[in-house]
Parts: sequence; C-alpha cells; structure tokens
Amino acid sequence: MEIFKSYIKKRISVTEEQLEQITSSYTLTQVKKKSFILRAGEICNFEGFVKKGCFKIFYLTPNGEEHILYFAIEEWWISDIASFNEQEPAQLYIQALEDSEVFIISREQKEQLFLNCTQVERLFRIMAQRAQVASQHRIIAALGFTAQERYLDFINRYPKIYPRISSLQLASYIGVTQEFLSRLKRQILKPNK
Amino acid sequence: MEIFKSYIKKRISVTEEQLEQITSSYTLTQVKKKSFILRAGEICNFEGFVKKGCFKIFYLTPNGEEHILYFAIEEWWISDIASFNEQEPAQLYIQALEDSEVFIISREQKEQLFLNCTQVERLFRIMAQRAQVASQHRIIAALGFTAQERYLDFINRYPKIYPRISSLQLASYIGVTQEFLSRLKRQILKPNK
DNA sequence: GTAAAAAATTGACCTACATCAATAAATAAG
DNA sequence: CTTATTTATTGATGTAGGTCAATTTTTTAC
Repeated sequence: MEIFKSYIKKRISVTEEQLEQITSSYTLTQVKKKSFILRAGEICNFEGFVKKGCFKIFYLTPNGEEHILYFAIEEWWISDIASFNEQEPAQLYIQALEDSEVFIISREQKEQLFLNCTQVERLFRIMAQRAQVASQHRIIAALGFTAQERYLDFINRYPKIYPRISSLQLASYIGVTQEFLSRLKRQILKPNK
Repeated sequence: MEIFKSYIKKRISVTEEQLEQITSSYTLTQVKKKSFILRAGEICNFEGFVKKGCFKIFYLTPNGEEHILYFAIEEWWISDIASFNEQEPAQLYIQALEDSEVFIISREQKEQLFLNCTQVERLFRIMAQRAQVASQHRIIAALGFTAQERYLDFINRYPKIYPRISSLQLASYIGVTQEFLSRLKRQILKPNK
C-alpha cells in the first residue's frame, strides 16, 4: 500500500485519515502473466493502479492488427476510461505482460469516494490532464516522426519500460512491423553499410 | 454568455448563483482571423472557451512542418495544458482561422474558482477524461489507419468542422501532404481509373 | 473589377515501410 | 537435457505516400 499512498501524497494534500479512506476503497488483485483484465466488448467496471508488474493496453482492428496505446508498469493506471465512465462496451484490451498486482476500484466505490473526499476529484483531474499532454505528444510523434525517431523517443521517454518488453510489443506501440523494427535497430547500431 | 452557461449546466449540477460565479470569472476576448492567441515559447497564462469562431492548435517541428492537434470551434476549449499548469514554455501554437470570440480565464482566477466552487474541479476532470478518449482514438487512427481512412473518419466525426477548414489544414491534421490529400479526394469521388 | 496571393490539382519520380517467406536464436515446457 | 514454441533476423519485392515542379482555380485586397 505504501507505493500507492506516497503516489497520492505527492499529488494532493490530504490528512492521514483521508489517505486511509482513499486507499481502503481499493482492493488488491493478482493478475497472472498473459491473462486479460479487460477485453473489448465487456463493460469495464474497474479502474486500477499498478502496484507491481506490467500491462499492455491495446486496440484490435477488425482484421486483427494490434495497436498498443500504452504500457502500464508500477504507478500507472489501467482502465478503459470511456467504458468505465459511460458504462458502455469497452474498445480496449488490457493484458498482463508479467505476473502483476493491481489496486482496483469499482465505478460505485469511486463515486462514493468523490462524495466523501472532494480532493480526490482534483487528483483525477490532474492525472487526466497529464495523460492528455502525453497523448498529444504521441499524436505529434505518430503523425510527424519517422519510425526511427519514434523508436528513439520511446527509449528516451520510458527507459524503465523499454527493457521489460519484447521487440514485438515495441513494434506494435510505435506502429511498425517487427521486421522493420529489427532493421531499424541494426541501422542504429551500425550506421555504415 | 448563454452558450457557456448551458455548456456547464449540461455537465455538472450548479445553482444559478454558482453558475454566475463561474462565468463571471471569465473575460470575453476578440481574436482576429490569422492572429495567434499563443505561440510556442511563451508561457500560456490562459484557458479559453470558444464562444464563436475557429482555431487550430498545432505543433511546429524544427524544420517547419506543421502538425495540427485539433480544431476548436464553438464549445471547444483552447490552451497549452502543460504550459498553463506548470507555467513552463508552451510547445504549441494557437491561431484563429476565423474572426473569433473566446471566454478567457487566467491561472490565478482558475485556482480561485476551484477554491470557491468545488464542482468546477469535477467539470474539468470530466472534460479532461473526454479529451483523453478522443486522443486515444486519434493515436489508434494515426498508427493503424490509412490516409483515406483517417480522412473519412475526420469527416464523419467532425461534420461541423469539416466545411469550415481548407484542404491544407485538413492535410496537416490527418498527417499527409496537401498533394496526396487532393489525390485521395479524387479517388473517393471516382473510384474507377 | 482587377491584380495579387493563396489554395487546389496534376504529373513524374522517389523512399520509407509493408509483405511474404525462410532461418536463426532464445525461452519455455515436459 | 531436449523438444516445442515464441521471438528476432535477413532477403526479395511491392506499395502508400512524399517530393519537386508546373498549372489551374479560388480567395483576398485595393
């Protein structure tokens, strides 16, 4: 629980009592490597804070291509926001890439928390705005960078995540085939020839 | 002011008095077509609600390529979130594409508003989360769709914006050259030959 | 209403990245 | 330890979309 409490304290000012109230609204859940915590079509009735492990949050096109929106390691949040808020079918899949542990809250419990502790609203506003800034960067990168630039940008931005995922996953994140990513890496190592 | 008040009422429950308090924190500003309300490098000290007109929010690469993040027409918000929140230099440009009117609030006034009227925090959380969902869709589109699919997706998603912008602007939004967009449009009209 | 500027179209050619197919290397499972 | 499975690499060839240059159409400004 400590990692979660210090995450909150860093972002909003709360009393120990409120901190207890917030964190006790969450339940710790174990997720085995490769298992899905959400599939497209389901209603996403949870929002999770990753205590330990690694997840990929992705979209599957009708013809089966996978596009990874982001990877979530320790201190990241996982949910299908639209599905969670509007109680509509999810568009996204969330799958564990390692054995993981997540603090989970349901829609109803979160609403309750908003009523009981008004600062929580601020926490989630701040989080959502930060996520928005990151997404804007990704849109710019996806539209304007070459594959090599996107690759180097990812390594640079997420040095903690990079060593924990396979090339196949990375390729799906930056939007190229695994073959082309392999060629990119060689080119970066030996720029001549 | 009516458009702004009804926008708020649709999203959070407030008394008439609170509604008055919120909207009176904003100042109406006129922005001439082609003029910039923000340039990269400046500190963005405002957040604006578009009452009338049209803006483009974009990024310029070091070699001068323009990438449009979004268009803001009536009822959209304009700001460089990172710059506004952290008081750091903006990365984005915001320019009027038509003669426009915007309700503006400063950083300090917004903080004041959060203190005086706690529901406002909720309004901005909801907004930020909705923006986040839209951004996620754009990331998926940018990585996985062809240029033609992105073009048709834009028309379909933003039928109100589409007729108000030039092809050049649209090309910069979907991430292709104006020449290629022109070919796409012809291809869609006459699929044979 | 006319000149000037901006936007849109078209053609010829080029390049970043995809696809398909075959190995090779690394992990996982019994 | 050995086999099966997943992951990474390499080659040959194809295509979506870019670049540069010229022309036409539309919009803006006086």
